[in-house]
Amino acid sequence: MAAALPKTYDPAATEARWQRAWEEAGAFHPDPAGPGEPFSVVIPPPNVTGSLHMGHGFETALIDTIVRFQRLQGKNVLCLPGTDHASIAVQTLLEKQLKAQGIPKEELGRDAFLEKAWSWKAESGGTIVGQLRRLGYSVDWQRERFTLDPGLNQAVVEAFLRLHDQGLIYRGEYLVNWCPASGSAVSDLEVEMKELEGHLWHFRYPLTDGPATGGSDHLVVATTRPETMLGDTGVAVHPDDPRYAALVGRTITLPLVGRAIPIVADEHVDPAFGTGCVKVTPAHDPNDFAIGQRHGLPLITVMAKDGTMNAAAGNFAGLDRFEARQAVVAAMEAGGFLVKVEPHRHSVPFSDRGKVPVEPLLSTQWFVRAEPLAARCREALDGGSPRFVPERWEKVYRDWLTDIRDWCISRQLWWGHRIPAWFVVSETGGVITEATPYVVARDAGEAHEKAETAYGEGSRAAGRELQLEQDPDVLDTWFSSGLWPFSTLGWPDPAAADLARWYPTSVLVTGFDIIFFWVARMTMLAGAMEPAGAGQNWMPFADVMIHGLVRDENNRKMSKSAGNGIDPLPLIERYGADALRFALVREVAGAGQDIRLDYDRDRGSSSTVEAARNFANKLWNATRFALMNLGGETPASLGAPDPERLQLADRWILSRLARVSDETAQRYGSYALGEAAKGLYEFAWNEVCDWTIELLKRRLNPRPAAEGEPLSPEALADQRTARQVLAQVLEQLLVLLHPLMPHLSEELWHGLTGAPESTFLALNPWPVPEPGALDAGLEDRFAELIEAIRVVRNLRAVAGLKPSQPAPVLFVTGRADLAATLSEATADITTLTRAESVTVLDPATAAARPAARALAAVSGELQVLLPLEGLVDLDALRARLEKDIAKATKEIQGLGGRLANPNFASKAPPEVVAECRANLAEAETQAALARQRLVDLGG
RNA sequence: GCCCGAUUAGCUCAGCGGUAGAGCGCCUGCCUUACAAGCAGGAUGUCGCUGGUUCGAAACCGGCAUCGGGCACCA
Repeated sequence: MAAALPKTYDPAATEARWQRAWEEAGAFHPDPAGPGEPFSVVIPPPNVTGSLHMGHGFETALIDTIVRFQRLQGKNVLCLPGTDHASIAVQTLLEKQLKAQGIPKEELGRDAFLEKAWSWKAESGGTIVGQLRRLGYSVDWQRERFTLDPGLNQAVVEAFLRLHDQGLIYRGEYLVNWCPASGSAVSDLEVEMKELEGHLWHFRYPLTDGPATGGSDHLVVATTRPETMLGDTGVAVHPDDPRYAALVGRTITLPLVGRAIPIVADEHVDPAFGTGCVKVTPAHDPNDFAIGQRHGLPLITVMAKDGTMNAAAGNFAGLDRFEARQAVVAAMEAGGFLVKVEPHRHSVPFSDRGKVPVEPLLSTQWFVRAEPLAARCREALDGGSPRFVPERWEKVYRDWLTDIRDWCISRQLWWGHRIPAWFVVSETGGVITEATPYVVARDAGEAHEKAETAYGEGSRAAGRELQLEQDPDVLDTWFSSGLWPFSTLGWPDPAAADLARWYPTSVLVTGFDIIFFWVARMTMLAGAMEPAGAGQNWMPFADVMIHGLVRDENNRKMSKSAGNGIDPLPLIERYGADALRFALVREVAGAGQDIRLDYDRDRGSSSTVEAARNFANKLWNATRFALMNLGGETPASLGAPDPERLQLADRWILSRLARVSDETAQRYGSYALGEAAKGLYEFAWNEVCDWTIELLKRRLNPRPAAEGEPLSPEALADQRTARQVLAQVLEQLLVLLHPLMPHLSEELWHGLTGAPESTFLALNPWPVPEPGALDAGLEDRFAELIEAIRVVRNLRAVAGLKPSQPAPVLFVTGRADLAATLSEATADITTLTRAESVTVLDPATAAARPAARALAAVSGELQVLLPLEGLVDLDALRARLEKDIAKATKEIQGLGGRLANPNFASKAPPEVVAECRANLAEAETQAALARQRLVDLGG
């Protein structure tokens, strides 16, 4: 760093330079055999669906702050980056692109489609990695992973096999959430309920055998989905409902279809809702499916997988499901079966991705038996593992693991991990049906061996040649993401060094929106795989830090579909990555659910980030000041100051530094990152810049006693002490700030220390405070000095003195210790208040002097006087004293009231009572002194 | 329906049992050779409402209100 630094910090070049230097030096590429306690984080892999928004920037800032801190603590830190293939999201996106070009994906074919997907991945993945680099992420890029990498695919296959062998994966025909838009099954979690204004249609279903004795000849059922009536196979009533008791066991004749279907009694029916009769469509509704199971009702599917009606729908075949709804209603009305239509608000399941209503549809899929896996996780949680931060998210996680439903893991998509199951199609006439036997294997060769063993002989006996076909479907993306903490470390290779060294990981940092999708899936799969070996701790992370979601300027959740994502790059370009990181982390202190970033979309500006940029600039200038005042020396060449030579201000800032260093380490270590950032901001700006640097200026630039004379040995020694203190404080401050502002701190640290380019602050040890540096009593004394200086400055402002105009300052106090502090700091007071002279008197001596016409203020037991003959504005003076009196009076009232309460003295802790008494005495003294000043002035 | 949050200065948020805080914004004065992206000084709040616990409540407990989120859903 050159001596003549520019006045403002320009982050762009600096940040790029250090990112390159770190990476080229392999600074964040740890050796599993390296020293230090292991600390590891796998980053939540962003989807390769385009680019990152501010939410990712936020998460990155959090994770990087944590891992950089741990590195400074001397740990052997691995932070592993990567991206996720996001099966359904990417496929949807690509299909949309193809559709725009008028190419159906079937025409393109699976292989060509996958080729396109891979090139998309290269592009999007590249963009994302570029963005992460630009933030200064201290991850190990040499260990970057993608969920479809061969190694990770091997993990997926292995996991599938093991789960299948344990009976935890099964295949079968069930009602699943079918997304007609993507043409695939989706899991329960990918379904979002939306409240919609719909209708409740009441249909008359005639009894097949005419009216019961004295009863009606029909039942009335109500439905929100008329088109499904074509698949009705029953009508249900509550078993205790007297209105229909006589009808149970009889049948009705389904209008439009003509099928006779039974009336069954089922507890599920709420007799108070509607007519108390429910049409039962087991193939198109989960509740009806359950009723159907209980009563042995047949399943009739009337809809095809693209959401149109199928042949079973008779005349309605070929119609889209929503067209069919209109048509069925019209037909029912025409047939006199429509009783009435009511407006009805109800929840409709929508597909997260497809943005269309999902269709409960009967289909053959693969499932993971979730309960045994969840049980293991609940048990671990009972033992406190993992530990959630903030704690309350633990309940959310636990609730989901309780009453969990099986997980549908097959997707009718192309982009993803192919299901490692081979159907022995020769057993079922060359086609795959629900009944086709299959083998699960690591590859085609193993599949053939297994099939040969199981079916070879039988086949040949039947004169058939064994014929295998791999399941065309892929696995739910979250199945591979669920293995991420160990698949990335080399599992299932038992000899993987990274796995041995860094599994389980230390902390997972993620948003509350994917606790179920991801966190729970990882713990469940890890519990089944035991990646560290049987009997070893399998829980994939010790801690789970859950953060809030970044909202846009209108307080809405950012999402791709809403198009309201804030791109971090323009903000980084404008303010610097460090400023953005600092701003984001500083906002998170409360760990609330929302992170609001104030952002002016039109101007591309943010006052929050701007404030952080200003802070960066402040640090830049503080270091600039140091470089101009250290006489060409470095912290190392200067060495530690001689304790004998330390002045009050020196001992104060060194004590504060030691305290802040401890506090900050404690905060970083417990994920209180926002508090760490706020604490450092205040310490650096207020205590280091506003007070320490201002106080050191005089000593750093000593004036000779007379013009032209050399500096005294005393002045030179003091100058050295001042340099030592400044250098030490600044160097350590940069270390403390490094996790939050890595580039700036690295740059300034090199400037300050002159360290070679190949040495990094990023790999430096956390500062160990000088023993005995902490001194609480001294900090209190110094706080009084600061207050005294403030009072003087305020008085000068009230008097309307020009800042450059010197004026005499007189302190009067009866407290010997305070008088001593003020006397010791006379030179400092002179500098900071432009004092012409500083005099400290005790009240007796002061009383003996002729009453000066002076501006006066009273703070505690300290009177501050500015004798300003001829200049004094008496009104301003009186006003100031009145203000002091009012303040003291208010305090006397409050404290007096408390002390007057006998219960307070008897029940409150003695130290609180004592403090209260002392404060009261002080306030009374203050009020008395101020009144006396008024009298002295003839007021 | 069940479960979580949130409600503090104009704005964004800390504080979680001992006399209300920060940043931004606002007002006054300063280009004081580190920094005008700055310096010094200043103003600003019945801490959502309401009961209770306590010597003492912004903080702890109960109720209410408003906003937000999650889970489950009755056709």
